[in-house]
Amino acid sequence: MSFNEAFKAIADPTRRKILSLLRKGDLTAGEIASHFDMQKPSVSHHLKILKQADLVQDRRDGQHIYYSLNTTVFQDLLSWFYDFVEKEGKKQ
Amino acid sequence: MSFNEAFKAIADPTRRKILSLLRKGDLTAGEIASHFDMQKPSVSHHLKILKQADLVQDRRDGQHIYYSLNTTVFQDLLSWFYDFVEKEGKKQ
DNA sequence: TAGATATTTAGAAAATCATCTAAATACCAG
DNA sequence: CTGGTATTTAGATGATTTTCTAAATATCTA
Repeated sequence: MSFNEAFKAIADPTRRKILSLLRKGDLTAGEIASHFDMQKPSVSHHLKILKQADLVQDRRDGQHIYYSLNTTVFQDLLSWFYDFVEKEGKKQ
Repeated sequence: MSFNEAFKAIADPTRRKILSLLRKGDLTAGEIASHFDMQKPSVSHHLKILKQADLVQDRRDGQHIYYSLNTTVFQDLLSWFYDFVEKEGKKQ
């Protein structure tokens, strides 16, 4: 069900940058927001979309909310692309 | 430059279905349109977006215009996803 | 409990996108 | 050249998306 949601989530450059940031380690919402020229509520909105697409997970630690990558959906998306590249010419 | 364009192109389910259809072989614009509950100009619009993203190529053959996959951009997209799955835990 | 910090939710405005109909372009056959 | 088929372009409309500000919620510390 979240296959389409994931593709839509990844279509936005801000969200792709968030995912790239999280590749180096978990970050709080505030730390993520500090990388963008954008108000915090806007970044929060992007995080919500990534979460709904199951591309990230969040956990609260006191006042902070930490975000981390969830790579299981990436596996599915990777497979989708792999089929185009791999099965080239095989017509099946 | 067309990296972002490609992600946006792929975000739409109609366009992903077009790409899947083309995996089995080249098709004319009309053949592609026949798979959708949508007017031909709408499908033509989707084809234009896929073409601008370099995900498909077109060639005219008489009255028909044939569309075919261009897998080189898929390679780039595949790599992007691969980095998330592969380098998991390596933090670099 | 009161004040400070971190984050999200709500609601509005502007931009972008998907779709439609009507018209234009390109090519073929007679 | 004329009529027919294939496809795209133009322009409009409604839906979705991104961003903003203001307000709400959650947690910490004194």
